[in-house]
Amino acid sequence: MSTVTITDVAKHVGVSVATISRHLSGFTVRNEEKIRQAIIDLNYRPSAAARNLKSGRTGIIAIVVPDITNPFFASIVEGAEGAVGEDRMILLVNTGDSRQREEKALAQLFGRVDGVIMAPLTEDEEGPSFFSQFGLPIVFVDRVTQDGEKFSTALTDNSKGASIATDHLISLGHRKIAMISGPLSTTPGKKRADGFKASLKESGLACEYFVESDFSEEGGYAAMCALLEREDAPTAVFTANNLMTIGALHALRDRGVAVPDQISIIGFDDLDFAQLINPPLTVIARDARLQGAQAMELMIKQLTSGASTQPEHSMVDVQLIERGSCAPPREMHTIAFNQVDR
Amino acid sequence: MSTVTITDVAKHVGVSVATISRHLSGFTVRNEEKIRQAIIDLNYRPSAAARNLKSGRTGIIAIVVPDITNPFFASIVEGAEGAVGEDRMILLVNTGDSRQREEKALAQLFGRVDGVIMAPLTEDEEGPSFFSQFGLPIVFVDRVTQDGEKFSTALTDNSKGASIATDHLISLGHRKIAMISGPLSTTPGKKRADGFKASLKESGLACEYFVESDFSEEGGYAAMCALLEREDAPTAVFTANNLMTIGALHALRDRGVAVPDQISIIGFDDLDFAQLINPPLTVIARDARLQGAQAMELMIKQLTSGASTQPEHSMVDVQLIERGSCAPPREMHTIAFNQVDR
DNA sequence: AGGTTATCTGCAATCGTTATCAGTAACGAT
DNA sequence: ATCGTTACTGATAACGATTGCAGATAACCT
Repeated sequence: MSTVTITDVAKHVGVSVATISRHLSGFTVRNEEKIRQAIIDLNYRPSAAARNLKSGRTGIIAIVVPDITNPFFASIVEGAEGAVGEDRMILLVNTGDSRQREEKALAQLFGRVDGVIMAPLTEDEEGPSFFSQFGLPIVFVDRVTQDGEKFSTALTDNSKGASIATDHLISLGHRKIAMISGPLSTTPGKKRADGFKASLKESGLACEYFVESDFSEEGGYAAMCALLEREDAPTAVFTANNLMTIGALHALRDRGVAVPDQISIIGFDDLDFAQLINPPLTVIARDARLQGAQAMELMIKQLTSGASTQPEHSMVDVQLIERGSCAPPREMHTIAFNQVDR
Repeated sequence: MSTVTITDVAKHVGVSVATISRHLSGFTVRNEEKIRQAIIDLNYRPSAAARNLKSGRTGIIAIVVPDITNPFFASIVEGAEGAVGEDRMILLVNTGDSRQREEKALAQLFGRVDGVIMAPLTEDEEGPSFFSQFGLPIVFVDRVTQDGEKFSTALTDNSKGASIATDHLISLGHRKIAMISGPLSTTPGKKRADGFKASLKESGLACEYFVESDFSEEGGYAAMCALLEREDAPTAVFTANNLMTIGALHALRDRGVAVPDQISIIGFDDLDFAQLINPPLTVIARDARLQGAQAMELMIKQLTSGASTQPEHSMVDVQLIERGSCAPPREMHTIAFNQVDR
């Protein structure tokens, strides 16, 4: 059967369990070869549970994300997975955008894992003290909570990305620029909105087309519809994440609005198929895989160097990728021409 | 600190550890309220490791997939996650298409999890006995191994899906039909190729444009390029999974080949953005989330009803979704017309 | 009050492994 | 022969929780 313990191996070889244990931990012992053979013959596997109990560590790092089907989070997980190393594994928790599941998961995680890499649902989690007294090393990835400063973080330069996107639209001549924003209760939602607003302000434009949505495809669709229904519709839109970009594109397609002729669109986060759609999509891109890897590195650093170390912060850069979904606004063509001509 | 044990709680209340343990397990005990309070005051969390050791179960189910960034596997994981229930969690292992990592992961999993839901890399794993003597309940999802019959499986009707796709192209009048296939060493690779070939044969067509690729975007790209370079190029192509479809589309776009005017394309597995590309993509779709959920249900059934039960098999259905990427072949228009007219 | 259940309690063994500690054997040096 | 050193070994006590057992307490009846 499958319940062969270290004692069985010891008996089989004729030594004490201590010797087997030492062999397993890499010490040199007398009957090396016999032991090796017995382990194979009996098909012995050390009990992870017993080891955990003795050592207090599990060799497992949890990674908690709101939605694994979001390609961005999938890449984060992949990056973290790649950086986890030989002797550790990843426990994935998909909270499905549910606060309840997030809480429950966190409670269950305790004792099962050595640390938690986490993209919290919102910034206002359970009072500021919750994570501080959680008792497990935490690294925040992509998003932080209120008291996020006290923990290591692996973030993106969100406001910079949003500014680049907005400035790009402005430089094309757009004045009526919309943003389909994520929830302002989340880090990327807030920071990207900040960047957008800052860029508008710097160019002396008012923020008149700002819609707060929810980072989902449906939300992006609804927000885009709302924008199109306004009398004085915007000539350009910046969508704050990949899913909402997809939703917005669906809305534009359903309404028969031509991109970029009637409206320009730029999204935050690149899409695998951005070049396949018509026109190819202009985006703000970042290396999500790298970001996931950085989160894992921060976690491992924390685990290996004791809990006493200072929190560290990493930041992946953003980049404008121009494709074809942004163009000067229609009624601006002459103006734009004049400007160039001047 | 965070190392408060059941003993501490017992001392604090003034009862024995047994009483605390019983309270935790739901028995009625005398000092119910005091205990509850002490647990909160001391911030006591039962040690999962100790429980595992005693009970022999961990409450964790592993799910092993080749590539979590593949939206299909992400959906599988999401579906499984949704069906896992209150008292269990998911441990994700991303093998990154590496056999080595797969083996190592499997070895490490032992003792850490109660069961493994697995999409193996290929069908010829480590000799037929490996999984049989693995000692942990296994459910195969999407793919099986040689001795897969002995285990529960949650699969798709791959050959049927491939047949539907092929028949669709044939019924449109195509005669020079290509398939960009997945590795024949994998279950879906083989079954989809079988379905394709069977349909061709049934219609009296020879299988002349068959390319075995690797289920990756790059592979799909290369395969499509190879097909286009042939003197007598096909008029239609069936791509055997989502990633290769994307790759093939990229190739067609780069070469300036018009879809569906110059070539028709149909893919296996729907894509989130299938309607956004031009023309919208015709696909064979299935409910991957359901498939993941079914895998989890089979696993839970196996765990709750003892290992003695017979393996069960579930199968999710496939469905043709016609959009716009398939049309009659150019040189076939008249022939097709004649056929209809006859 | 006494007797009989019905509940609840504490003691101690147990899960499989590792760490500690006190030993034993081998060997060369004295 | 004795000693010191090195290199290994076995018995045993943890780690933190659960559970069978026997004893204690309470509850209930006559």
